[in-house]
Amino acid sequence: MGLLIGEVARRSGLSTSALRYYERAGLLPPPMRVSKRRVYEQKVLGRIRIILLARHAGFSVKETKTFLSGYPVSTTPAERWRALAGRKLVELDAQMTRLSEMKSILNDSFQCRCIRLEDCEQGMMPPGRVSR
Amino acid sequence: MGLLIGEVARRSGLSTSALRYYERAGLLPPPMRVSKRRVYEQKVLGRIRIILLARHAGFSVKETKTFLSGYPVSTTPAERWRALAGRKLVELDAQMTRLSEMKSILNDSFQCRCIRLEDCEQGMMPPGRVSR
DNA sequence: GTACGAGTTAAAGTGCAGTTGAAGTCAAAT
DNA sequence: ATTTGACTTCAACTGCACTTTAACTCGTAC
Repeated sequence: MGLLIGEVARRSGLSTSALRYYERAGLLPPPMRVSKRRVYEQKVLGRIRIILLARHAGFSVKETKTFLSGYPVSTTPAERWRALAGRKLVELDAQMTRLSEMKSILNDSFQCRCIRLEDCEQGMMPPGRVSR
Repeated sequence: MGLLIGEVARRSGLSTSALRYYERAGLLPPPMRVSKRRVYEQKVLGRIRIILLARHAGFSVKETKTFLSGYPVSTTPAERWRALAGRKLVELDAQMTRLSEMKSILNDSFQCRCIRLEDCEQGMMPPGRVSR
């Protein structure tokens, strides 16, 4: 019934080292051991799904841990998620804006920055000894 | 006429350590020295502008260096920029897509993931010893 | 009985983008 | 003459998210 770490890795798509790392980081509960080996219950896969959900949503490992276990017992998962998701959405929107700006910069530069880059060329390092 | 590193830092918004780091990394040409101190020409500010432009556009330090000095002498700045900008635009679009996905995950989870998070709650670490 | 495969550990390594710290130098002001 | 403040160097450190390595332990198969 229990799953060895390799099997969990295979099924979750995480590497075994990542699974041990997540355990160390407090994202995964230490599973039972059978002759020193980790033996996971099926439901760890559910937890890993949630972890990956959070990671894919842009939460850092630390934030994910906070979400999973860093709240007063009274709060529901939904509340926890809302609390973090709200803030993270703001961050994501900021990042979106930044990305748009980057794209504008790149696109604008296609059209008009070349002159200015030409300017800058004067201040460039002597050509030839490029690597160091 | 020359600017000391502190002045360049103040005017560019970079820290002195970042300026030295950029010099070490090959982004900034080693300035002249007056009694061991870096004395910059005004035009370094133009170069820093370009560097920040590139950094803000999402280029890594290494990519920025490549852009500034990693091309055959024959290529013009415009060509260099186009080559890198084209590839970077593709990357940025990919990142945009990722961000949208993250936002979807965050929003979707508001509506329907709560039940599943509740499920996952069963597999959580014992409440109380939250930090480690 | 030994070889194999899958697991175990702790510690160190990776890559990025700098920052920090200690010890020293220098010109100018007091 | 000494203090001040801004600089210098080099090496080591930070934080993130893992991965890699080396030496070890198991259960099973041959």
